[in-house]
Amino acid sequence: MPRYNPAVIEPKWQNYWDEKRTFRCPDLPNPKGTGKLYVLDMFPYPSGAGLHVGHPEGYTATDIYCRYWRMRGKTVLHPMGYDAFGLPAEEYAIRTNTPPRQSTEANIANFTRQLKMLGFSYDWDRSLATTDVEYFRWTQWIFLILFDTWYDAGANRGRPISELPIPADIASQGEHAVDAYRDAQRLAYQDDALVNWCPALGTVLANEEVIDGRSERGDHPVQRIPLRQWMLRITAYADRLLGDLDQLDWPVGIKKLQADWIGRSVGAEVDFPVITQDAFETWKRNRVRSSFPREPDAHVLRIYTTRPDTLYGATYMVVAPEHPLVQKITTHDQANSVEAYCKAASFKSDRDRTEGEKKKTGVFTGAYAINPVTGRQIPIWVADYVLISYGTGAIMAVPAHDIRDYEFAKTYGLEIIQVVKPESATDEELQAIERGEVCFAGYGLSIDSGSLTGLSSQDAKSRITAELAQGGLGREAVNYKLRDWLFSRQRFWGEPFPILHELGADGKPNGRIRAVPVADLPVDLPHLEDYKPHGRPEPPLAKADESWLYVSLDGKQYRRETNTMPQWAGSCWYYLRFISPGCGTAFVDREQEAAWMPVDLYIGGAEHAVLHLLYARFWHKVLYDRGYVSQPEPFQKLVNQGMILSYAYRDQRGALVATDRVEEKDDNTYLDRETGESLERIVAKMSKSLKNVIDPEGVVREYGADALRLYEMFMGPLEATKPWSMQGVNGVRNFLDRVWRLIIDARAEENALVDTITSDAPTPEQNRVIHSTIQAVSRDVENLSFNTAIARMMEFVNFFTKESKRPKSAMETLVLLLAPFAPHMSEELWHALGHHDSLAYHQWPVFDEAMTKAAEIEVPLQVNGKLRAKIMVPAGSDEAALEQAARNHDRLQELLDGKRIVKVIVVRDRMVNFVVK
RNA sequence: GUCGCUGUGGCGAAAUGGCAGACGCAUUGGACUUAAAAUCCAAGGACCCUUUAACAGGUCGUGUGGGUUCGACUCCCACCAGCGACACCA
Repeated sequence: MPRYNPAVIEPKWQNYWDEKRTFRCPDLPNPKGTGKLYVLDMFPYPSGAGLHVGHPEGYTATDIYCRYWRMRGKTVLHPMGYDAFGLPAEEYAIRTNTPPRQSTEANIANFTRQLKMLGFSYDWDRSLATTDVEYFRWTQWIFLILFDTWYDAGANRGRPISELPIPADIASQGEHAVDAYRDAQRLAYQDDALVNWCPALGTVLANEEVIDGRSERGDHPVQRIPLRQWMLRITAYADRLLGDLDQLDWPVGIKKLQADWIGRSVGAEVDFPVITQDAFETWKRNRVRSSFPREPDAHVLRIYTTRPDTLYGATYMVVAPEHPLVQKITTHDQANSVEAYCKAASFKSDRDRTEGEKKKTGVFTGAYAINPVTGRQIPIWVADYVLISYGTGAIMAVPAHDIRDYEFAKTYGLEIIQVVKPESATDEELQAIERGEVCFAGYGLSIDSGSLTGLSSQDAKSRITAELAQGGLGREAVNYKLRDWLFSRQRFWGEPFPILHELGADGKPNGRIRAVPVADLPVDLPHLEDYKPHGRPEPPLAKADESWLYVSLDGKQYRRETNTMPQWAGSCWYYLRFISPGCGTAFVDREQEAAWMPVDLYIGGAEHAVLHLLYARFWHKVLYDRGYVSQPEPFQKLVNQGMILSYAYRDQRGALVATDRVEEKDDNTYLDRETGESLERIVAKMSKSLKNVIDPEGVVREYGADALRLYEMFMGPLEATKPWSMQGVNGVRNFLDRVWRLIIDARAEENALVDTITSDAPTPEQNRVIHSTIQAVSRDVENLSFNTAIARMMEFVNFFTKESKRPKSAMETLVLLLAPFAPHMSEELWHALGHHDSLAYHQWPVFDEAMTKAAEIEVPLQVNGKLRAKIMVPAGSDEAALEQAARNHDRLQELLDGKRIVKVIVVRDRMVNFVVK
């Protein structure tokens, strides 16, 4: 086998690793090694389409990192599995008319085959799928932990529901009242909420899965209907999910996305009485005595604002159409138009509400509230630009200092009163604001605002908040954009909820629920002849056999919960199961969890920036609070690989032309074969219609897995978005061929070394190349800078190709350096160099810093910052010697002649610069 | 609209205050060959000037305009373009 033939050597070494269990990871890190390393890829959905080129990008990066650290003596946990529940798998099953489990298992087998083809060093014995019954047994178990936990806001942590203090008035109402009270406090609770119902998908969706009123998956319209749903109280953890971001080594962009998603704001809640002006003074006096009530009373409109300093400028109120007070306060005259408006709003999807120009609409209720600081009556409007789900569902409108309120006020001719003045602005700008022509939403100085007048906005905020609290009119309040997580789906292909609904004497659920006993887990999916969605909100599991659906327990009759969990459930904790995948007594072995967690490096796409990563952190914190895991955060370091794009071609009208119609000319221009039109080459996402999708399996067949791996790493920085180029693959394949020929005699029958390989010690120059390459490659791998690491190895090969004597030790060093990147070829060459074991655990080459340095260094000489000459000097020459050498240079003397030297800047081993006049 | 990322040869890119363009692709020239492929060696930002056409020299050059600095792809300010995310959260 004289020539490099990946089609032969790659399967050979894959079989070797498989049979020898080369990458099997021990239960606990080896105490004699240099420590543990847990490196995780975001596991894939096993879609029917198989791997695309984006998958091997992140997987190769982690694989290189793992192989490197194994050679550096770390015990490496590097698992792989499948996120196999959920809509994509189910849609695929429906499309191909196969039961979901069957198509899912076929897809998993195909993915496994393709992944093994790429030579990743996973411990395949730890592989799992979220659809494995033994896996989702523990997903259900964790759900029961959520169900069994309430959030103690005082202690700032989740605690067992049995420790929830029961107020005396509840306790006196009996057992049912106590149960209801507990159920309402659980982290997993049921709620009749307005939900995003998607008829086409036959399920409700989380807010995060709805984009512009359409489903993220499939782009179907979504309606808002009220439905009983399971919710997870993620909002209880909002503060910790935000605060703990600080300790994570994540890209700042992702941290910011999460912080914005959580959307913490600090402001004030303020009560506006809806009473006559005569009654106001009495009401206010009562409030001083009673102080701010926990819940607003019937004739009070409670609002949330982040700008309490603008309270004096509140000229009207707005409540959301769904606000409970709407009906109560609307006057007889306005009843018809208010009712019509609210009804229309309820039919509108979010998309309709936000679409287009977003012209604000609303209707006057006929009612008035009293501004508690000015005592003035102001009108109350209903408008759908106020959301029932945020804050109190009602606002005070300050049109002079809020853009939305300003637009609304302009549309309906409402009063605009300026109470904040910009600190620096031109007279013209000030006048425009005064006349109500411009809205000033920034901070400045308070004016015409009673005791606040003259204060900065910040000072005014704290002053008014304190005054409101004193008068019982308001209090400081914190709000989050984050909403509780809508956790149930009306689909077949998901984890069943381990929850039972108690049946009353009439055979119908009586509203009481209980958990399935842990000993009875898992609750497996029933067999259904027809699992397809039917467009009604009733889940398919309701069609299950009675033997599944009805349960008798402790002398009571129950009906199973028929919702299923969303796709995110399984991916919330898979990184824990990888630690002890076979553990039958717990979701993760306690000792092993403590030894391996946290995940040291987590690589995946940025599309999971908020959803998966936030959900997983939330579950992890609950498990942490309940003492089941040892770390408060699961993923210490996170890296997002960039998207791999493809070239696409655009004609003069801007239309995209399929790649098979494009002809490339010698002068780097592109023509449409059919029309002869010249085309512009652009970079775009791969798509079937453009015929520019790259199939990784085809690349492996043509160039080999090592070439694919190497190319994906050589394309550019891991985090960058970059276009695929087949010529680039050819380039790295060429490099691999050069490595092969550097060592193997191409003319021999068997693998024989070229005769230029000697047992001589390297020359000083060769040593410099060897040691500086070890240094650079090691550093680059640790920094995930794989493209430059490969460039350094190319330089090494270019250098030694020209050497007529190639020390065998140098060749061995190269093979070891290359091993993490191109493991199949490296194993083969290692073998040819006379070694009998895998190099996977061979010690990584060590460099000697002294050897990396050249004896003489070329130093640039500058005059006024412009390069004028170069000189050779001994490395490490001191500043005085450098300056003297520069002054002695002929050309420099010419240039400096007759000039006055103002300053000389000398940087050792770097440069000399003369500043002259 | 808001936020984020990116802008460097024909192309992918490197350099995070000190010789811009490492490494690779494509290109060109040479060697080898009857020839081609493969391979090996070499050239290479743009422009200009002088000459003995080899060596050497000069000007400009990292999206645009300004600034800081002896010195800026790199730091600061403003802007433009492309890509991505979010989008009435009071």
